[in-house]
Amino acid sequence: MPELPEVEVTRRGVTPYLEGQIVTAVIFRHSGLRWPFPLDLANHLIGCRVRGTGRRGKYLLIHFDHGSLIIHLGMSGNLRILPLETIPKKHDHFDLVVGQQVMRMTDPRRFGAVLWHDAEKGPVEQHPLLRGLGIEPLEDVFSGQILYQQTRHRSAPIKQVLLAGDIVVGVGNIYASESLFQAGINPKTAAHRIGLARYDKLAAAIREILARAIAKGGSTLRDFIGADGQTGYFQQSYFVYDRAGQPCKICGALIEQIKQGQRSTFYCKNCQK
DNA sequence: CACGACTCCTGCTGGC
DNA sequence: TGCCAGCAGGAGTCGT
Repeated sequence: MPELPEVEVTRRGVTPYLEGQIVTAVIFRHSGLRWPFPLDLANHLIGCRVRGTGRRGKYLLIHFDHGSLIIHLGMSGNLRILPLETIPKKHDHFDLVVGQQVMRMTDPRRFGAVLWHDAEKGPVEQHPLLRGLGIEPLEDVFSGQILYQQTRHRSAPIKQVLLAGDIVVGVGNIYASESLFQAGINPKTAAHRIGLARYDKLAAAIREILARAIAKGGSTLRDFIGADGQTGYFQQSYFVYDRAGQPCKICGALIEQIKQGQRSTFYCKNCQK
C-alpha cells in the first residue's frame, strides 16, 4: 500500500501509541519478509523506551536511544495498533508490544522489511538502504532546480527517473503518473531533455499531490488501512492512473496505458507533451 | 555511473 | 460457474 503519503499517514497514526512507551514484547511469526527478521530483536528492545518516530522516503523509523527500527511496508504491508488480546491472522508477521497495545505488521506479499540499525554504527540515515536515497519532496530544499541539475546526465524516461528514488524519494507508480500529468510532461521524455521551467512545474506538482494525499489521510489508495484500522473511503480522484481508455478529465482525449520498466504508466497524449 | 531486466510473494480480476 | 494467466501501490541486485 505504500507511496510516501500512506507511509507518512501510518507513521502519524502509530506515533501517539509508541512515543514514550516501553517495549514489553517482540513477536515474529515468520522467518522474514524481503530479508530475514532480526530474530534477536527482543534482546535489543524489551524494556527500552521509544523516543520517537521518523520517515525517510518510504522507510518508517522507530527511534530508541541505542538504535532504530527500520520498517518498510513493501507493496502490501500495513501497521495497525490493536488491543493486546487480538488474535493474529494469516499474514500478521510482526508484533511490537508497547503498554496495553500491540503494533502489528501485516504483509501478504512479504515485500516489506523489518531491520534493526544499531546507533554504534552511526546515524540511521547512514544505513546502506537509506544512504543513497534522494531528497525528501516535502522539504523546502526540494525544487525544480534540484530536479534540473540532477538530471543532466540521465537519459532514461522521466517517469523511471522519478521512480528510481535516487533524486527524489517517495514518488511511487501512482503519483509519478499523476504528477507528470499535472505538470503536462510526457512520461516518455528523456529526463535530460526537460528544461528548468518544466521541472519547476513538476516539483510543484509532486509537492502538491503528495501533500494533498497526506491531508486526505492516505485514502486515495483502494485498500489502504490506517493504523486505527479504518479502511478510508476510496475516492476516484486520479486524473490518469488506472483510467486507460477513459476520457481525460481536462481535454476528453482517451487516457493511454503503456509499460515502462515493467510498470504501467498512464498519461494523456494531448495534455502531456 | 547509468540503465534495464529480473526477482521476491500472495491475492484478485478479467477473459475465456 | 470455474480456471488460470496476468497483473498489482516497491526496490535491491546484477549484467551490460
